[in-house]
Amino acid sequence: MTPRKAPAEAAITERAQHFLKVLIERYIQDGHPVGSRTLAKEAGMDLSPATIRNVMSDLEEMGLVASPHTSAGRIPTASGFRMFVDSLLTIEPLEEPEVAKIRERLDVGHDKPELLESASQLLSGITNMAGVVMIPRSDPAAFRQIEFLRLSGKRVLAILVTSQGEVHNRIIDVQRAYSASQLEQAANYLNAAFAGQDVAAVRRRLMKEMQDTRTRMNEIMSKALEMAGQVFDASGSRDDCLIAGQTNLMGFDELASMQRLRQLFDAFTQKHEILHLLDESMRADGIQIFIGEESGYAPLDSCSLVTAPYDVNGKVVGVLGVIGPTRMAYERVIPIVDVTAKLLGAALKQW
Amino acid sequence: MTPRKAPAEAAITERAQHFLKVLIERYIQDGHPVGSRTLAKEAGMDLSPATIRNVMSDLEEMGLVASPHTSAGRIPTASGFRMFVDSLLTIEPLEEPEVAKIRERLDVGHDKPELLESASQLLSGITNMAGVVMIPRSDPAAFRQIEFLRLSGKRVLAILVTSQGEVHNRIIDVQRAYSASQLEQAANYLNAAFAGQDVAAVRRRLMKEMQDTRTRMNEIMSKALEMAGQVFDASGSRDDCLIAGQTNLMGFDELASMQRLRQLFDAFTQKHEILHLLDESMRADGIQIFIGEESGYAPLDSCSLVTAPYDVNGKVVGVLGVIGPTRMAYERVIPIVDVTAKLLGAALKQW
DNA sequence: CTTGGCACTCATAGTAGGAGAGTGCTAATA
DNA sequence: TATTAGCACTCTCCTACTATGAGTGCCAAG
Repeated sequence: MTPRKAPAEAAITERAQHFLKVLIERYIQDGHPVGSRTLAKEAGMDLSPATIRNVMSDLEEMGLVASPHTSAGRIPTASGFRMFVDSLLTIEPLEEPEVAKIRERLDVGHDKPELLESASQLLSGITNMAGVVMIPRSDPAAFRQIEFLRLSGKRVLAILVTSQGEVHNRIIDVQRAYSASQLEQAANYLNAAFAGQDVAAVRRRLMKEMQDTRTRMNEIMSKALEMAGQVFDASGSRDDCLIAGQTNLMGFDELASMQRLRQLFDAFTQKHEILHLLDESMRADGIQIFIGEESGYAPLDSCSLVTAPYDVNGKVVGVLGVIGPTRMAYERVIPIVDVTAKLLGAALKQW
Repeated sequence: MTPRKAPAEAAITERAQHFLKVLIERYIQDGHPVGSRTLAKEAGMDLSPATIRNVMSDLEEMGLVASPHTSAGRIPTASGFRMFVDSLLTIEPLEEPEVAKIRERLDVGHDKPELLESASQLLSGITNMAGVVMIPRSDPAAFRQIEFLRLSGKRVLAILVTSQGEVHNRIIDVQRAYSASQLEQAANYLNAAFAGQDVAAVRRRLMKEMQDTRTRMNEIMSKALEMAGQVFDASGSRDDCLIAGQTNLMGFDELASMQRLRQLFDAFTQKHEILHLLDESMRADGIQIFIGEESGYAPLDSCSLVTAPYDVNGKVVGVLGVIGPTRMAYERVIPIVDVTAKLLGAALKQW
């Protein structure tokens, strides 16, 4: 669960950990650096600020907290947060009414993409941050049915249905004009011969057969095959994700600089790197958290990303999560992401 | 071309107009209020600042310029800009190399949506503002072909092809299980009977026929019909638009306030109101410009929107445009939008 | 009608001072 | 040895004050 280990350093005392915890909780609450005075009161144990200061000094040496300047309190570093979420955080599962609310808002889906969209909006709405849902990669789908339709002149519309019932279509430019019956013949042939087969297999067999018998339909078939290849390659790798509530992030003043913000939003529209992160966290099983620079992706430097994979019938098909400022209420966000992932998985079963 | 008329007021002298023009040009250049001193130098005519001040006073009275505070120069108001674009602006058409560049970047499109996307990116890239393209509403399309595909149990996948070669598909839940041949039969019937007809006509006729003859396929047909209805209704009214380069707007300091910016970006994700504006400007023929509050839509208060409808074979099918700060280089943006609209229309012919 | 002159108004930048918060260090304490 | 009180010190932040400069409006003279 830890992408990067915290530097080993001198062992950290139980007490120091406790202070770190309290400090972070306080910092998460109101975003200001926390001083020894405040911490002394907050921490419960009856210790003077001076003692706290000593401990803080240790924590700073370990790289878990830092001070913005001499006379501000301490703020947690990324490693500080790391330790916090890894071993200090106590998350209690969501209350049933809350779970119910999520389930309810997820059940309205009329459509697979609609469902995913609503999931990402749900995440963003409930956390007041940005929600992100990666579109499930369908399995290496099998060929099911193909249909050709003559458009104007030498253009043919190919409609391909996969075993999952997804429909893809593409316009094919062909060398010569085919008649409707010729096209039907080609489709019939393909449908009869290859239905239910893996696309790679179809491709192999068709290649061979075309060499052997020089089928009359050569051209159109090879184009169709090409299309099928693209479609399946695409549905395998053309990952995409839905991001919602991005504007929520404009409310946090740690992200208030235009420069940062612009980078962040550019990242959202490009999606590319975000996808990469999501993809990465699909391999892990369970909640993943990227804190600040840990993501290794500059625009997310002062953000954290909490993700959870979601599975349909035991098979992980995608990831969802929440993007917000490093200073986010992890103990709230984590169970929300967790539950949403489970519920989305369940809701996806019907498609 | 003028949504709101400038208040009539006292007639404006030739000279005053000239000053207004120079002032606005200057203001567009560097965004600072323009003082009488600067204007005196810039304007060419040999007049002292004091004279200019008198003129400015008149312009202010007419509501064409305003002063942010006592000792700043003047900035143009929305009405000022209005007069500027309506009668003061001299736009010379784009140079051929520039046109060529646009054409080139538009020609790569592989796909209709891809083409539209590239158009909006083109607009944003070339102007450094936000580009927006409204997706063309297809004509009241005709029915062409339908195909039913049995999925698990009582679910049927209906695939509908319109006369334009668009493919729509939807899963239909039916009351009882139909066999593949039953489905085929239904499809054959529909295809044979209704191909090429307007969907409204199909619906009417089918309704009647179903009452008369109690076709066995009643259920599935009516559902298919329902779907077709939805599809056609949708493609008629489910307008959508593509917005690109939104983050460009973060660079302008007149939009730098988080509040404004957030409103603006929310507007972009909701699209709703933007669409309404675009729709409005589709009715007009030719370039439309909404300046500042003229749009009547708060988030766009300090923005301007320059739009042009684009047509395919003489029929207007959509609108595209650019959104930027009120202080934009209209004389550059207008021809760009104009040309892009023409080229997009041309490029769309092939689909 | 145009112009120079002049008093006036503001935003902006810079400076200075004080308050408040928090620190590190040291020496005393339990 | 761990804790604490005390103290000097360092920052940030806020306020008040003061130019400075740009630009205006108005008036009276050309």
